[in-house]
Amino acid sequence: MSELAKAYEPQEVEAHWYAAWLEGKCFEADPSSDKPAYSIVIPPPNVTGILHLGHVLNNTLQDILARRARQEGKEVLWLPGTDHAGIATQTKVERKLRDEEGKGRRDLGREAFLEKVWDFKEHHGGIIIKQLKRLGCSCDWSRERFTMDEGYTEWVSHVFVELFKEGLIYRGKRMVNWCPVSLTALSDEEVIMKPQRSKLYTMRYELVDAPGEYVHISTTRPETLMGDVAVAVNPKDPRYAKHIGRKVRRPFPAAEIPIVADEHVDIEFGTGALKITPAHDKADFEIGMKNDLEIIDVLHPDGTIHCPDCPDLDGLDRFHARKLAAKKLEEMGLLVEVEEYENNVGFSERADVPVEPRISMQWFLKYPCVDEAAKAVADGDITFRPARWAKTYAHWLENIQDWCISRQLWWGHQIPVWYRKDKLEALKGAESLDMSDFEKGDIHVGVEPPADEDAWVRDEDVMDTWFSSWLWPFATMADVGERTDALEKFYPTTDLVTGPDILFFWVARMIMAGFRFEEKRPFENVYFTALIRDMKGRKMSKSLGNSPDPIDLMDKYGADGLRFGLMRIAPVGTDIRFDEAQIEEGRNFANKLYNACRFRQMASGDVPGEKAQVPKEEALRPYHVDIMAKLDRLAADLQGLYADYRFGEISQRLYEFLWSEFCDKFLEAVKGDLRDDASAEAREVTLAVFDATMSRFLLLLHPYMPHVTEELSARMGFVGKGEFVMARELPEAGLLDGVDAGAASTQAAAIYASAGKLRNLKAEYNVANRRDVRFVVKGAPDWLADEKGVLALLAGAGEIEIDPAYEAPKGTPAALTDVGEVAMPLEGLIDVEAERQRLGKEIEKIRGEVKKSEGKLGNASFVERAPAAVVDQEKQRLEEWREKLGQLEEMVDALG
RNA sequence: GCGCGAUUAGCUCAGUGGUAGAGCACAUCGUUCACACCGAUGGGGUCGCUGGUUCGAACCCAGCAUCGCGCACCA
Repeated sequence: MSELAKAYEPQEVEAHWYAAWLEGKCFEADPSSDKPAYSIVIPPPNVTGILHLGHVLNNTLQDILARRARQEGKEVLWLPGTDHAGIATQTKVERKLRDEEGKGRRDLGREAFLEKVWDFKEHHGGIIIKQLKRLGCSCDWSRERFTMDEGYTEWVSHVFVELFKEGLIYRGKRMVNWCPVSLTALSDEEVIMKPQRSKLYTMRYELVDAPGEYVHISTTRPETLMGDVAVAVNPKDPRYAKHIGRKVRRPFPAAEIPIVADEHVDIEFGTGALKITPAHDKADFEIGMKNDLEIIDVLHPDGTIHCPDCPDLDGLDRFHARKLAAKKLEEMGLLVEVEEYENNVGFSERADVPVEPRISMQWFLKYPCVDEAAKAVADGDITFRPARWAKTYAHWLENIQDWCISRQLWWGHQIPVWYRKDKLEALKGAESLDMSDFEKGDIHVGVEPPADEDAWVRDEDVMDTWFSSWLWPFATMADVGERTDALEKFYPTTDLVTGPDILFFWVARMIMAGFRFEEKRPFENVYFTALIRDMKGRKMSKSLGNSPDPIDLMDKYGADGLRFGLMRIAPVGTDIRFDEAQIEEGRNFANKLYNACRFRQMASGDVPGEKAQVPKEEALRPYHVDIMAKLDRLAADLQGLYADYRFGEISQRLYEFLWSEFCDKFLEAVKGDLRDDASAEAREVTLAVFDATMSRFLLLLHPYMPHVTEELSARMGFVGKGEFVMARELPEAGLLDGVDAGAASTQAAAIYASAGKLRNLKAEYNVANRRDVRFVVKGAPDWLADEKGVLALLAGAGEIEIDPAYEAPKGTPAALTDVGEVAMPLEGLIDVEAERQRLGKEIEKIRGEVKKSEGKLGNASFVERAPAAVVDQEKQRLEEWREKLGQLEEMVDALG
């Protein structure tokens, strides 16, 4: 610690140490190590994404776990990487292409477009990784993976083929969620229900056999009525019993459609009659199947109307068509009523537009190992924290639906399926191929293309991004069929840190894949992070602009400050309300730490070196023993807190130790030992205690604030040149093992508490800033004689006098402290009346306590039924209050 | 509709049966002092509401309210 800036400047220090750690290969995991393994796989961020606060929270937690595990003597692998993020990335590149070249992806063709995406990935792919490094993440970058690496891609194909052979993957025409903007199918998980203000239209269809008679039908989607093939009523509905089997007129295009009966129809809702549009509603589709109804698709994939028979609607956007269809109905006298109505509409997660239920040919997966996956969490083989997520998980698994894994995109893992060209031509497209064609040998499913590849055409679709992510814990460690050392050593992984929002998308699926392909759970513990909200409780989002850029925060407060600040506000299990002031606290904490070390350095002038030993017990003063005892307790408590993943509490304890205990109490108490006029011996002992305590505290703090702890450890000489604090293991022994700290700690506590009382007394008499105040102590314990200098220092007094026979002048202010009754004789400042009032207030307060306590002990039920220890404690408490009361009353008498 | 959380000082949060806490913010005072990214002192809470259990409830139970989340859904 040579040149001493007054304030800690994190920027350069952080960059320096990160580079040094990389240089020293501190993050690299050694699979051949004898140490027990600890591993985490990173939730791979979107390769072209940029860091947001959620990432910061998530990765700070992982870094803390990884660094702590290293300190605990584990061989740590924190495996990093990125995700190709199919829709998100493709959408970005398409937008760029449109903006810059005015072209769509089809104008370029598949190959040229994919080249563009790879190009984009090369340019933007490194950003988030750089940002994670800035944060201090101790990932093993030599093992960084990308979900579209060659080996990883092989895994995805291999898994597809395996599951296909097992009969779990099938191709079929089903009703899927269709995104009209991204032009692809989506899984159920990618659809978000949102309440919408819409209109409920009630219209009437005329009965064919009874002109002038109508059936009233309610709908929110009049634009699909061209696809109506029936009207359904509940068979139990007496109003419509006579209608079943008759026909009504569909207004446009004109057609006669039957009235069918179906239990699904809710008698209570609307008019009790439901229009059936099998092509555009899941429930309608099922009713259509049951009643063998025609399917009329009246929408193009992009959400525009496809209905050549209605030229005025054909080609219109679905929302415009809705209004126009209603208008047409009105003109035809068929619109009965329009009401305001709130309903839930499914939105595409990515494109944020209403999804369209649509029938199309897709690939589906019947999930493997569902029971095993459910059991693993139910039995505690995999632990969820907070535990309540286990219920959500179980519920999802119980109601699990087949997973639509095909996406009509280009960026991703192409489905490893080939169709015979001639067959395809005969059928005019793959849409008509079904599973029976596989039996006939017209479909090839394999990791490798068929031998006579030219005679085949590959399926154009790619797989859902999550179909690669679910293999992440093992596919990152070994290629298909390989048994690498890393896989043997580090799989199953230890902890997974992720957000509860991807419980279904990712966590649940990884568990199933882990059991299916590695026969083992993929991880032991899942820690679900909180969701970060803004001060108003709103979710952080780009569109709201309420999401601070973590890089800006690191520029302002340092990576350590950001990490620590965020950890301090991270509660267990609930959302975080983000407040920048908290991050500022993190920076202030780093500065406080820095200045504590700077003080030691200025006071001593020398470099302590790492051999700093705890001095012999005889040489220690109460403050020395006390601070080391507190450090030992902190170290022990942290162990339990880490075991329970109480990250917020750990940061609180670290903060409190350094600030309140070390700086405010210990350092202030021993300042006298470091002054020029202090004895060499006192100075030496105090410096040794400082070093022993601080060097170990830095070790404990390191996982939370890796950079500043590394910097200070080096500057103070706590680690040798070329060594790293991050590579150092936590010592098993405490600083004070074998020393009974009880008496010393009690004395120190008495001094600290008494000093507070005396400062308080000074403040009450407006002499807080006078340093020449004299205090006289009556009834002092013997040991006080040795420590009165410290008491004077802490209380800001000129002198502390011990005088058992002291008779204070009448009206002298005095306080009752843990070291006896202390008077503050101050000529000219004594106001007898004010002092009497002050003491009177205190007496009132204590009388209240006595009364309360007496009442409690007078309660027979309490004495009989409460545990003896509690009753004894209460008796003792009452005793103490009474004693204090007596002393205070004497003090009032002494006022005269 | 079903389920899950949350509700404690102005703010962010601890506190799971035995005297209501911390940090910030606020007020007053203070820089020859390691740190004003600081120090000292102080004010501030019927622990969302109503019942119940208990000698004793912020804590356990029931109901309600408000906010948030998840699942399902009636067009």
